[in-house]
Amino acid sequence: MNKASLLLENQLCFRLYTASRLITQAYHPLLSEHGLTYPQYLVLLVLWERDAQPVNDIAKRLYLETNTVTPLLQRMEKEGILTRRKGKDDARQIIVSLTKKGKDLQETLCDVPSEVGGSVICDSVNPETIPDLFRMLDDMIEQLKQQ
Amino acid sequence: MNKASLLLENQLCFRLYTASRLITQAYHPLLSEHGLTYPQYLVLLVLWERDAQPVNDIAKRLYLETNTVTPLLQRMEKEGILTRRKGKDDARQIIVSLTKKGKDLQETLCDVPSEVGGSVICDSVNPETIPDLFRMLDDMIEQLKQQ
DNA sequence: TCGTTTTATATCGTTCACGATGCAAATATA
DNA sequence: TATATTTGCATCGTGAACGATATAAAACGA
Repeated sequence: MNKASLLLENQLCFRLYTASRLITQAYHPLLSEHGLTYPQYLVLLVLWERDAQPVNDIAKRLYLETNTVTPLLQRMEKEGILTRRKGKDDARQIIVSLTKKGKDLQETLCDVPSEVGGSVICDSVNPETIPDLFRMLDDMIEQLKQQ
Repeated sequence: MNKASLLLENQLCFRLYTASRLITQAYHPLLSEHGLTYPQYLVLLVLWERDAQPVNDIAKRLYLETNTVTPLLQRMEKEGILTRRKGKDDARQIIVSLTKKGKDLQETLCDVPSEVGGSVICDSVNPETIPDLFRMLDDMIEQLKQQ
């Protein structure tokens, strides 16, 4: 039996899982101040780039299922950040649009990425190496998506 | 306002979050076959390395809080994978130990890492570059842990 | 056109994550 | 030694994730 492969130290997935959770925690104080969670912030990023999208487009963009996104959007609607209304051409779709409050949050949160970004800069992760890190993560995501 | 920083494409955290979820999904069929979830598998990795640890040591090793780990361990106890008994020298501690079933799972699951590992190998992520990726993630985790 | 299949979204149940809080045992301090 | 503080674990509430399933609208095929 190959026990070395079963060491926590040798697990890529555990590193990604931990890094993801710890960065999300770094976002937490900056977002909760405005009543937002990290996945809700991701939805805002998507809608700031293009407003009025069907649920499915948002879900695909975030690599999530609609059964994750739907309740998330329902909570955001209750907070008055966005609206959900039936599509005109396709009555199955729900078109998600930002309210004024949702649009205004872009201005409010525009410094969040740089604030959090600064906290991950270290010896091996810096402006010079981040493109490599991005490429590796993008390639992995692309690879895993196709399975 | 710096809108570029608010593009999904520029977010390191989103990449980590997505990569983490997609790899975890790659583990899913291999683990659920044996009634395990990914976090439960992580607990097993920790206990296979050293059996009979207090809840706190397991939590620290996984960078999780005890309020996440406790229910997880309770579920695993109900499945007969481990036992939880009070510590002798310190009655506050709960010592977690593997049952035979828990120990036997090591043999059963020893090929899981290589099976999943193969599915992330791609152009930019390969045996040559993985040490760099590990170093970057480890540095980030170390950095974020201290905040 | 009518029945079948596909698509878009929602609902439900289970398992994390995690902040907040509670409680008992151990430790520190007066 | 009596009291205060810290430590280790548990409970509770909320919000994701996600598999399984449901439902209605659209598209397709006979």
